[in-house]
Amino acid sequence: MEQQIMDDLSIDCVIFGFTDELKVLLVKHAEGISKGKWALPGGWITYDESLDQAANRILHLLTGVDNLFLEQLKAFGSVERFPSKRVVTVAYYTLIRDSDYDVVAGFTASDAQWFSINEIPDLPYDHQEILQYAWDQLKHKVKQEPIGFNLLPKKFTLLQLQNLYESILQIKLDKPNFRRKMLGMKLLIDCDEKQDNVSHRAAKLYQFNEEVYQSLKEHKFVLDW
Amino acid sequence: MEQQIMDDLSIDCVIFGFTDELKVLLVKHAEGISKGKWALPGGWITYDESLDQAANRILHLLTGVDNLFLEQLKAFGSVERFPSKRVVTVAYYTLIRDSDYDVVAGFTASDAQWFSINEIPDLPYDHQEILQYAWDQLKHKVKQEPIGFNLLPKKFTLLQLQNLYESILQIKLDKPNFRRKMLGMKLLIDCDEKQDNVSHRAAKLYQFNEEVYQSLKEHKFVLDW
DNA sequence: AATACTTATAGTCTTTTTGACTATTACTTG
DNA sequence: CAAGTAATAGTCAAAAAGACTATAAGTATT
Repeated sequence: MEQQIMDDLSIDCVIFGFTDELKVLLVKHAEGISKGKWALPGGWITYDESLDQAANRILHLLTGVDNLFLEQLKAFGSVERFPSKRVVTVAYYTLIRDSDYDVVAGFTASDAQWFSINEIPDLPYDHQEILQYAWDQLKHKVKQEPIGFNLLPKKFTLLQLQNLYESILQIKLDKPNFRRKMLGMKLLIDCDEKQDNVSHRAAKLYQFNEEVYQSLKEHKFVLDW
Repeated sequence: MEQQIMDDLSIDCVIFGFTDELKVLLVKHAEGISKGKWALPGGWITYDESLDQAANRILHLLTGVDNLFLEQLKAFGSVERFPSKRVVTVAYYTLIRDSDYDVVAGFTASDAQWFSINEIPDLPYDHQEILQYAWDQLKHKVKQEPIGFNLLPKKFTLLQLQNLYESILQIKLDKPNFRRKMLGMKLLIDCDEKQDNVSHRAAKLYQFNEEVYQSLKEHKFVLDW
């Protein structure tokens, strides 16, 4: 049972992953004009689904990754962005803890893999532009609201959190100042536990204060790095 | 000579205007399902134009307002947003000095008018949602980069600039603190002139330092109101 | 001409927030 | 037990924010 597609409107997804470094999820096309090339997971919208639904469905079909909160990035619609015909694409993006997901290529993808943000292959169409736009957006977003809830283990150290910021923003932060700032906004709860199995002084473990986290998402949270 | 349209993809424009208060430009539909209703200026994209071009063309046809820098807002694509068939719309927005433009209804619009942001009539489809989203976006943007260049007279007073912010953000600001902040970032050049024809102490006139203005657009500019 | 209004502009004071550091502490491993 | 590594505490000065008060410079009114 195939749904009817809007054949001039597509979806592309920029899925950022983080564990130790920032990555992007790409799929290898099994068919079509760009067969054999790595590209952003994308596909056609059907008439009976919203854009948000389409993004999730397509991502799931191609990569096995499901149930994400995908945020709309932008519609890309220059006339020549797609070679064979006029196609406008609506791009989505999100950031997840990649180790939480099993990636399984499917549908029109012969493979699906995470790529380090610094080792992205040549991408077809305007996917390079979309990716860059998404990364800029991610950087911006990260300064406007707290992140980390679904990106770090339940209990984590301040350095892990700092590494997260440093990976995304690609900057170096001062450790004492970072901890002062983070602790200052009451976002973290001291777990009264320490790291285990580390070959140096064990750091305290913290977890997010979910209430503060949510309220900071809506109210003031500004990092001016 | 009519171009072929993508009949499932439309554009809608949220044009904010400011002189003494914040306004929105609406058009009255002369035909179609929503005939006689006020709505956001919008229309269909043709196959030979980019989204950005389409937005400007449509706005010009309907309202006579031309040559704006329209910023893409978001694609709205829920299945039932448009009654008769599936239509995804890409919304654009901008903020202009409304007194600089002549509004002339045309094309499928029988009328075009500015409406105070606080006196918006009932809008069809999801236009109310789009407008609200655009206003939220505008508020956000205004805190991230300087505004006023094309919104105020060449020479203006600090109170005029403050009123601009207060109108958009719908908040009240402290006068001395506002002037300290603004003067502190070297954004304004003292014109060594005063207001004329006012029935109270005349305020100094300032103009923007174009270089600083541009550099603040790209670098740090944070208002935490 | 004196006074009452307005609005502009200058300045004060206290509290927070940065940024750039230094110092010390705790733990692991050779 | 010393060396290495990272965690954590703390200092200090500069900058910024917030909440005000005070004064100045005009107009409009009595």
